[in-house]
Amino acid sequence: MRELQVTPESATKAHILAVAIRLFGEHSFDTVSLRDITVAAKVNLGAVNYHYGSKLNLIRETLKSLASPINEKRIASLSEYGASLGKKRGELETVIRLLIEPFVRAARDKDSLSVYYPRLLILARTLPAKLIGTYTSEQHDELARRFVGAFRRASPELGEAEAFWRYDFTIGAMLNVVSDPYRSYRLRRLSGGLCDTDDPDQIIDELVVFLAAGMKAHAPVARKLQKQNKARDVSHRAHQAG
Amino acid sequence: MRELQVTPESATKAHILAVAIRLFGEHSFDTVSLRDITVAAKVNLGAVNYHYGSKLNLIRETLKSLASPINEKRIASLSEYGASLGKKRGELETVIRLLIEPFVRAARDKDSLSVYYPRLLILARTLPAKLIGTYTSEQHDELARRFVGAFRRASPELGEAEAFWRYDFTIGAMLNVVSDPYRSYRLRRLSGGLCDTDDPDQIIDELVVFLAAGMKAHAPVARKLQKQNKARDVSHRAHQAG
DNA sequence: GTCTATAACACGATAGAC
DNA sequence: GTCTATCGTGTTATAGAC
Repeated sequence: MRELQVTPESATKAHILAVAIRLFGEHSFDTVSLRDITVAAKVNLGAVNYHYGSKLNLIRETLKSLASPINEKRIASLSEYGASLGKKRGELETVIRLLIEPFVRAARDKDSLSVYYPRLLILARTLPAKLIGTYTSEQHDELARRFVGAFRRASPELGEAEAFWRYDFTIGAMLNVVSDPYRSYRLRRLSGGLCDTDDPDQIIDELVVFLAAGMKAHAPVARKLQKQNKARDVSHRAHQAG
Repeated sequence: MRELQVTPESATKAHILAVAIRLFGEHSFDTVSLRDITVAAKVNLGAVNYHYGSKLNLIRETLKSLASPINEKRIASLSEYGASLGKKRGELETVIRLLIEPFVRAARDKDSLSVYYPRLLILARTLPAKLIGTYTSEQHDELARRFVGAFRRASPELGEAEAFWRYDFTIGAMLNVVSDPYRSYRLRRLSGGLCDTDDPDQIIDELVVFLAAGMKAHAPVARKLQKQNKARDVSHRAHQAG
């Protein structure tokens, strides 16, 4: 495994982080103790508190170190794409690809610790926000706003509410397909090998086609309007009958 | 809150299960101790081990009690729909609705403990399969096979691999939109209130339109074929050049 | 069936020698 | 910076009185 890029600091510090990512990713935050980490990393128990202060802070650092490069790439490539467009609308498929590609490739890069990111992200989202801090959610809010804007630019008939709903669906579909519990190969097993969930190209192609079609769908008839109409029909009929 | 339906057995046993679901759902399996549960349920500590044997078994029972009614409803309504069709293909939108509606309604029924199901399901999927048992995954495999079949019946141009991919995307989108960390209202906040994530009707309508469009999309050009063609083009050009 | 007491153990964090 | 020893707390599970 490639080690993470680190400032000079300490080799021990970086090593602890790498082992923590692996163990947290293979199990979960609560089931992995600092003892498990220090034993696996072959450092002493005190080191983790010396370098990271607390277990909670170590958890935060693992998330940050995995999320940042992916999200920075997404934002940078979207900015670049937006600037290159000039007055053109842009292509929906391209925008979707800029959102999902860095994530899916990171999740399937077997030589990198980033394979553990989807699982850790899901785990982190199950923890109370007060514990895990606001860093991740703030970064994702920013991401959502930018990409929702780009979706609507590429697809002007897309309403604002629809764009938000569908951004959420997009994240869910992407997260679900790459977050197979470690080596369970849920989808691959289920499909009799038809779906190769190890191949990022295949995942990305399947996602882009599916999501772009969903994004382009006509908005559902507003439910409130339906209810109002139904109510009016009823009172109308009642009025006629009376 | 409505209590769960239980066989005579014991009121204490059912009460423990209800409190366990609520606490596990609001926090997580690891952070909630048996003490927390027995204190909140106002029963003594021994009772939980007496009735459920172990914490792990209690966790399994919470999942079973939430998953079963939803999945049984899905299977029953799909069978019924299939039988009613005779030789007709069926409508894709209807099949999607039969899959997502029981889940989304359960997840948004504020008078029922089933509101905690999405969160518990996500938590359960992060646990090693050996721990949590095969019950949930077997039930979901069965569900997947049936609905993938129904998707393809309603949409004969849908390939088998595509149907499996898109079933997985469907589950992900559905799970993500209803699994807002407890009361964080991620999507609602982000959209400035445009998306009402409390309203099951709105969620279902948005999902059905999005997912049906995705399901109907043309399959992506097979990646392997692309690679082969690219390779052939290169060798072709090389041959011509040579 | 219910409750109390406790066994047996793991945890995070820290103090202090080196 | 590194390591060891240990403190204080919380855990599951169980044994046994009622």
